[in-house]
Amino acid sequence: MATQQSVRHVNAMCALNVLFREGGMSRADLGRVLGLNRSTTGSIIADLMAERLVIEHESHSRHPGTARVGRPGIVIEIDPAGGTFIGAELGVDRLTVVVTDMVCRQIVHRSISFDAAHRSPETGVRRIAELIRSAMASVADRGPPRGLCVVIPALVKDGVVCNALTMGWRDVPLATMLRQRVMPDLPVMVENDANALAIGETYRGTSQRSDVVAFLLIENGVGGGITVGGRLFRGAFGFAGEFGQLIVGRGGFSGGRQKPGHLESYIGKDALLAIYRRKGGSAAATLADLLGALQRGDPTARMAASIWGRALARGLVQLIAVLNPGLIILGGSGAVIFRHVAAEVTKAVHRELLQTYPAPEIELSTLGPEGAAFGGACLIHQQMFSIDQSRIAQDRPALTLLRD
Amino acid sequence: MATQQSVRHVNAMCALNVLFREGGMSRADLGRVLGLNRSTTGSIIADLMAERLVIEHESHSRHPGTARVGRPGIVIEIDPAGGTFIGAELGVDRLTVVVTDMVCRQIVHRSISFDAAHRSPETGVRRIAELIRSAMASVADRGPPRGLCVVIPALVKDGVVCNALTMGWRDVPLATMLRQRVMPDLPVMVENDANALAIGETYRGTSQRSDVVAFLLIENGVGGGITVGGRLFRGAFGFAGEFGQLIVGRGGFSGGRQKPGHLESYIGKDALLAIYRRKGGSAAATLADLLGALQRGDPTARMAASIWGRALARGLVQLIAVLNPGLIILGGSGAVIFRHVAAEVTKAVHRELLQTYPAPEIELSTLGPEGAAFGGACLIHQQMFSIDQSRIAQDRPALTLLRD
DNA sequence: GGTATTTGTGGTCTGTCACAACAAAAGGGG
DNA sequence: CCCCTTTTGTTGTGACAGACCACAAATACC
Repeated sequence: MATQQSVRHVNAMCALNVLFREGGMSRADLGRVLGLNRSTTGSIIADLMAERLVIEHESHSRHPGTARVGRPGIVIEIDPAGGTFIGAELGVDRLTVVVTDMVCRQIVHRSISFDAAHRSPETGVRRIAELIRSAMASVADRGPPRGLCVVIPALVKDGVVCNALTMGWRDVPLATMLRQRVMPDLPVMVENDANALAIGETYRGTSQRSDVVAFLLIENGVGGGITVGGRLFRGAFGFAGEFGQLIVGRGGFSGGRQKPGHLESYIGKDALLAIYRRKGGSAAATLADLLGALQRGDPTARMAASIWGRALARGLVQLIAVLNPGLIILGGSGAVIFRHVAAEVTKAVHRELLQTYPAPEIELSTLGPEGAAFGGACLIHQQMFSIDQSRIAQDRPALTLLRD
Repeated sequence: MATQQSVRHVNAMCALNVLFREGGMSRADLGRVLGLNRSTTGSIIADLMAERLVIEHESHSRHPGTARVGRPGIVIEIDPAGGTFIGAELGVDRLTVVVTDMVCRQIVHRSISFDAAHRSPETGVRRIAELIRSAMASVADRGPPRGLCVVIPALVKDGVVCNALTMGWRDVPLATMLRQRVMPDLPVMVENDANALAIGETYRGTSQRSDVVAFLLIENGVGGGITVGGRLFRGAFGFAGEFGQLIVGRGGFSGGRQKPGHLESYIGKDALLAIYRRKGGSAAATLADLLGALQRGDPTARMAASIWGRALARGLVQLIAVLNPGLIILGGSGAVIFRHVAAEVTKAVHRELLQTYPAPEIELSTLGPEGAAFGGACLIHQQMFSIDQSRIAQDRPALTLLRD
């Protein structure tokens, strides 16, 4: 059910979002953007200031270019020191923690190596909790921590790691374990790494460019995430966007670890190097070696990249036919090859689609190696800055049951 | 921006939905379901009655089983004669019109043959407008028409038919043409046939069973629709769910009309019969012949169905990996074969997915040949019974642009 | 310095929901 | 049959939030 409080909640969240997107502005400007009265806007701002979410900008000097006649307004902005968001990645070979401030700028980044495959979940939780506590201590002056999101390369549901293939963990209640070890009342969530990266990308502005964005994460395994209107699309059970399972052929290159035919056994990092070796590349070649060879114009490397690109294109066509995204972002350490075959891949994708079908743009991710942890922090940020649907209409069961 | 009127709108729509789903009930019961006060509920009902959307049930006699102590309530229900919804299908070989009442029961169904491929769009519009007007006239006592949705097997965007491959129409502004010919102020929308069928299925209760449902339409071509929370998922450009474009191999069976490798050239009706012929079936065999042979246990027919099923399974795996639906509905005249290979298909799908990955249920559509037109009517109904997001927060651009 | 313009704030009005009170309409027990 | 209990629908009052108006304050422009 909706009440007057729902109205206030919606308008407060809209105000926060406008301030986050547009930066600081006066109450009057904000009111105009929101379509609300000046006095109402003032009341909303008073509430938000009480929650330490926004603050009056100290210096009244505004930019010279924006000089206007009349009494100048007091610039209101998101309080950068109003709190912090913590993202942590429990990766296959390292632990990473990123802390962002209220406007989602990264203010701390720590990373240590950690061999998850040969360690117990308990050890992992202990080590990452230590890292989180130390990072939090170093930014205590930036306001209270507002939430923690732990990101892991695994199928995740309701805070429980169902199946982390790459590290052999199953049914680990990560959220509960971390809640106890970090801070009693801190909201904790657990998320799949590709999903977190997808959200991290939306905070780079991708969702401004297209309503539906697909993110493809290429490491040894291949995962993915889908955002719709800047929010994660999770599917019926929370596992949408598992692009590694797309079928692109009958075999693959990555030995026995992955299912034959699956996209990840064609374009994962292992697979890429296997292609290179099969075409005559050195048996000890690394990804860096292959990249170097590509830059030199080495024909063997080019051929390997071409084969990789063809498989990628086949996978992309599948997800395009289903989702019709406006933008596809490629991320993960295996994605760099795309730079060398972008034209071929784009062409192959167009060839397979119907003539009038709108093909998406395909781009490389701009997030660094700490992108997943950053995306985790963004997820908490998004939650805090979003309209809580349960405060508007608790049950929204899509009506639509036909009676006889 | 949200105002008090937004609150009323949300609560009024919630009330309508509860009445639609649960049938009639007293104001007091409705208030309990909605979590609203009795007096508030009464006020909302008064508004809805003024709009002719709901009505007090005439007979005060309630069902004997539901007898309760205390003053009996007056049963409030959706007014069945409060208006009609019109769905029309402009198919390849026939025109169909379905009119439903306020609770989405089909009250009229008319169909005439029409060879769209050899007729101009103008003729098609004229003929279907006649059919619509005559159907409307026959149900004038059921209340005013509330909207019209025309459904067509084509890529549709903003009321314009971009590309109707099967009838050779391109860039036809169908909505505008119909608005002029049917009724001046009637809301008119145009929708893809598979999308309409998907919504028709949600009105059979599918969205109650799973939040994400994929609908696969199998005629000569193969299309599809996706519903999320009972509403259509359209993708960035409105063309999501074009499952016919999924790649499942390198060739196909359906001659040159469709792209090689695409799902529709493997499992479309033409393709199915081509498989049957190639395996030794009669050159003149129809779908009915093949079905008969299957029922007799004819091994040639079984083999053809098996091949068809394998291609279908490959396509389903693709969309499952992307969407993670909880339910897949197969519809269209080509879908009937599924009944004979259901077990094989399910098994093949499970084999290709990761072990812990939740596979969806796969079922046949229960909608008849007028299903698409019915779905069109449901779309209008859904629009009328839905919360209008623009009345809560006009701009919801997913916040999320990271400033530097 | 005076005027025009804009801002922030306080007061009042209106729409919506919550709550309390009450008459009306039923069942149940004596 | 009468009275008590329970439930319903309606009405009146208060709380909350946004709209509108008025006013002091602060600036630009002449």
